[in-house]
Amino acid sequence: MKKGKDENTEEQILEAAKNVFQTKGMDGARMQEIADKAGINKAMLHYYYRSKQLLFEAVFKNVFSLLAPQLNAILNDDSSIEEKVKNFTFNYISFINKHPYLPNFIIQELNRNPEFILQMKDSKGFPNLAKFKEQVAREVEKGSIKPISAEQLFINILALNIFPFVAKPLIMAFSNVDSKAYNQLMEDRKTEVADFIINSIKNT
Amino acid sequence: MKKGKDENTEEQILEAAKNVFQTKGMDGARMQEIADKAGINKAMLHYYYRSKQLLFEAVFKNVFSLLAPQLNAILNDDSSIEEKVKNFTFNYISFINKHPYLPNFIIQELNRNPEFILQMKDSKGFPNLAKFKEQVAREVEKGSIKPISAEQLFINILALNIFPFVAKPLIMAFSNVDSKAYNQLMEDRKTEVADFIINSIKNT
DNA sequence: AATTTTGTTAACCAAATGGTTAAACCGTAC
DNA sequence: GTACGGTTTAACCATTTGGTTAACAAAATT
Repeated sequence: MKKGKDENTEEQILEAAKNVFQTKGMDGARMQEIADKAGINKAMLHYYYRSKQLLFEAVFKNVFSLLAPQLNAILNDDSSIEEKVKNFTFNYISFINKHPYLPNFIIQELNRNPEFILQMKDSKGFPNLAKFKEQVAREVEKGSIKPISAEQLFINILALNIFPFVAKPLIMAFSNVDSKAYNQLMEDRKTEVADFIINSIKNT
Repeated sequence: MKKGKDENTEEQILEAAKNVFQTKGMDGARMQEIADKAGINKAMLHYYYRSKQLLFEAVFKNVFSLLAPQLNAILNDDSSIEEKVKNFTFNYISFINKHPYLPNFIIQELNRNPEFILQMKDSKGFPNLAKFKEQVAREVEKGSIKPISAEQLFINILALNIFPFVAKPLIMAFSNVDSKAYNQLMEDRKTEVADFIINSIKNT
């Protein structure tokens, strides 16, 4: 058996599929384009993944598994909330630079088919608020941060970090900046967003 | 001429198209489905709008024209920044309840085709930061708010208000809440978000 | 009333698309 | 070397899809 080549083909398909699905979405993606990008015959896609739907699901799970650890960094780490906010905010931009299409892809496809995330909720490592909730309650009681629900704080952290990338075309148009200036804005946010959040919740 | 029916048909097509395009996106939308929803023959779509692309552009402009005034409320109104933040945050939820698919539609389609917004930038009423920039600079100098660039503040306001709706499936999964609890979270944000922002920027 | 213009439909068309199949290929074991 | 297994391809297929056409209906124009 040419085992080496086997796995290679399957991997090449997944890479090409990630590329195409993330930029075009499920509906906009074409099996032929994926095959071309992978440098193989279209029939191979079906040989390894059966159908477009199953190939898409393989891609989605793979991509989602990149995002989950990022979120767990803020939910399940042991550092203080202030530290978490600083670290997450700082790291997230580098992460996005490596995977620029990821957040929009996840959001777009989950809105197209919201039931899809249910399949993933069971899997180990799926982000979960339980521990974070306790921590927020503790720090609120201790008085180191102002009263806020863990849910709202988590939403705010995600919003301030993720939204600017998802809405890049809008922001560029409204702010009337070019790609370079936009990148500078994002670079500035590495520290500004954390300050913005901490300013808001820290007790003085 | 059956004028009444004319305009009615054209209007019915646009309504049906808004419905289908907003929920399915350009790639996922089907001309036949739009025709069915409008209760007319598929050929009429082409009679009135020539092609799928042109019908889509008509829809996009129409939808975008709903969003623009919302943003101008925060950019070009004469009230103080604090008032603007409170008003915008409070009003935006009601707006979204009326147009639940709007933010995701705009973001999704602009990411699919970022050049598309250029066509719209010229049109009158397109949101513009100029006035808001002056106001922020003035209030910073006056000392009523902490130093922050107008761009970053604007991004933060948009992010905190829009993101929770765009990422609804994600938030529901992570927070492990049902639709009812999610709606309650959003309802709470009507005031919480404004407080969060003002807490962060207000000088004490 | 006759004619022209506009609105509407059913039937049709060509291209694209996801998917299938049968044969060829090729490394390995016998 | 040849038979066997998984791998790969070219050709093919059925369906979907955006778009067109020709004929018809209803107003508007004369």
